[in-house]
Amino acid sequence: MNLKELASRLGLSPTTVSRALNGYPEVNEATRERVMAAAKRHNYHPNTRAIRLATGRAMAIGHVIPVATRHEIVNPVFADFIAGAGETYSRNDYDMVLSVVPDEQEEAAYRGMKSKGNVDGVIVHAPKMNDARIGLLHDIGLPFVVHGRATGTTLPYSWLDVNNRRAFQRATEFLLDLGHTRIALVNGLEFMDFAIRRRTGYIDALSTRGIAPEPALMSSDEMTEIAGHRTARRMLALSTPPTAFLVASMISGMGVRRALEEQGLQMGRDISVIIHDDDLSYMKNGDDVPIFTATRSSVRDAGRLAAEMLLDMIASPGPGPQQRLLEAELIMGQSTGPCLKP
Amino acid sequence: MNLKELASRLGLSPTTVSRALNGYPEVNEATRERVMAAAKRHNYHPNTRAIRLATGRAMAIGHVIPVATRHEIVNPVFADFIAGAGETYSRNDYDMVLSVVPDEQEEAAYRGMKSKGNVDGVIVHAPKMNDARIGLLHDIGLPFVVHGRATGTTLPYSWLDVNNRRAFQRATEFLLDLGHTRIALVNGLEFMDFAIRRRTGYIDALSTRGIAPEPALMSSDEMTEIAGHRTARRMLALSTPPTAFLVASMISGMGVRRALEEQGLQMGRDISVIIHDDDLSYMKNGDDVPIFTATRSSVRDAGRLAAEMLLDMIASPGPGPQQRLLEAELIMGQSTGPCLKP
DNA sequence: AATCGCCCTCAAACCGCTTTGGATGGCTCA
DNA sequence: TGAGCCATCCAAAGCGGTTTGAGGGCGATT
Repeated sequence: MNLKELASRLGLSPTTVSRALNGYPEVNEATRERVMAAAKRHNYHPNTRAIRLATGRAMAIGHVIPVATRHEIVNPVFADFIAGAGETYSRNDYDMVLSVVPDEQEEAAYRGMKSKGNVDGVIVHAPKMNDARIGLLHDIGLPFVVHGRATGTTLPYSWLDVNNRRAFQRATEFLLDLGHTRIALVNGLEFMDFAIRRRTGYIDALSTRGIAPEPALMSSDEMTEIAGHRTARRMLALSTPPTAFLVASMISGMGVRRALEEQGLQMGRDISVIIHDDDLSYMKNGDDVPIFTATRSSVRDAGRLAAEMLLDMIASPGPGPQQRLLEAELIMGQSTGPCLKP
Repeated sequence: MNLKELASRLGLSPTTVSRALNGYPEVNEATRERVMAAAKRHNYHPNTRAIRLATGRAMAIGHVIPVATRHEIVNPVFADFIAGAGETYSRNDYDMVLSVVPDEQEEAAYRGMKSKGNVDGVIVHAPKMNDARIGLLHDIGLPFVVHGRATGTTLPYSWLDVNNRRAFQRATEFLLDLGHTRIALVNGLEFMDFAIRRRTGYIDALSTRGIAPEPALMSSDEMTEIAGHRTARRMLALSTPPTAFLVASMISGMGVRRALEEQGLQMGRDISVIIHDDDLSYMKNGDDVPIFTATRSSVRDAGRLAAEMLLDMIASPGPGPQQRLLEAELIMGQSTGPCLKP
């Protein structure tokens, strides 16, 4: 069942039927209802391929996922971000197209999307310092929103980010207020922009209280259970080990906890831990009472909002770049307590 | 730069240029090279939207992700499956379109994909018993491959699955061989087909050795850290607690481990644990030495293979449904040891 | 009664590609 | 020499919608 056939059954022209269905004003209200009814009765859905060609719009948003042989950075939070963004797309009749490419082909993937015209815009994930993708997308003229920010980029661009610096600053202050001074930072990889900002927040808080950051207490690694465990284990073996840990993710945090338990240390009593909680649906930080004290910000909400921002930009390309900074909340769990050591 | 313009620059007709680029035989080899060179020089990429309309093929595969308000089942393994499938699609110039919909709209989503024609086929995730989606897709005539199987379905259909029954049977036998008789099963939700099969394997192994399965040692819940912890904690409180745990996933396993450590039990020495390891890239079971003894099967490979199967079916729709059963390997970690209790 | 204007509808062009069904010309072969 | 045959290329008709520009019908105005 296509437009032409539906039109002929109704004794109308395709033009009128098309207009009736798309809510154009120049069609009689009675006619419109007749058309609508017939469309429903015959289960007519316009062919997406034809609409796309005719309108020149892809009605789809692209997400490029570079799959590295070495690091696997996006994965854990990625699923939830996608779920959030996907909800927005569905509500707006957009498709979400994922492109999984080897990371050295990432640039080609963006160029391809532009020239093949299968998306109207893209979301950029996991920005690094001086991220080359921003300049690239700017040049080829593909609308985009960055999830995060890219320090060092001078071009204006649209982004949605969590205030990572502030979150880690507050968390550090909270630990300082509990009397901790030897606070370890178990950070993500520091070529990732968010990791740099978190580190800055941590250092700022320490400096304000006149505490010099200690390199032995600062680490940067992948945010996996294994790496978290390895790092915490190493730091606990120091001659004067930390009394508190500030950890980049729920998953790293589980590794840290394992290392603590191996040493017979109980979180919240013997040692304090604060993690960053992306509020992942499959990795909840406790049921009612949070396990970890945490800086929390839902990455799923971020997905929803970033997608809305992008669709908005596509719908009305007028105004310049949009930006939005979300604040993480500091939630109290059972993993923090006053410092016992003098 | 489009086909017509490229053709006119070359002094050829669009027909010839199209044929030259698509490798048809009725064009002079010299002409073809000239066309190819010009295409590259002008950075010509055919417009996807036009190709799709003209050929009637979407060159895209759909994945419907139902987002439930209650359970969040697919998420953890989903990201890796998608990454695997995505690699296959990229290699074959297919797009992957994800559709995130409230689970009560799942049927509508499949129907929409068919009638809107934006995909050539779909992958069905997380089949349940008597899964209604199989009949539905069969009826509307959209090619599909199921990741897993659906017990109770009589229609023939294509699937790719891990031999879950056998994996859990072997794991149970392994524990029995170590002298364990009180083996706990920490299963996934048992309306999921794979969970039923795992349970069957577990029970079969016990029965063969003349051991009656004990309801108090069998649980079924979401595969989260929280749920794993809760279940293990409950079972450890039994008057005669289990000496071994068979756990449905890496994440549940981490919850189980937490419960064990709370009781001061050390895995591999005081108590044995076997998990199922989907070989998730962000949740590795140890670096070189596996932490957990595990039944392992890469869900990423499964994604790759399922996608290949589907593309193959679309390319040559002749033969009937394809099926493929992968075997999980039993890998030795540090979490199992001989039973100490009499 | 003629004119104007408004409401509604339609024919046809267009989006950019594929594909069918010729057309052209040179070459072989009887 | 002329028929037949390839090899090569092209014009035009789709694919299934949207959109432009024009026109018919009819009540209101003069």
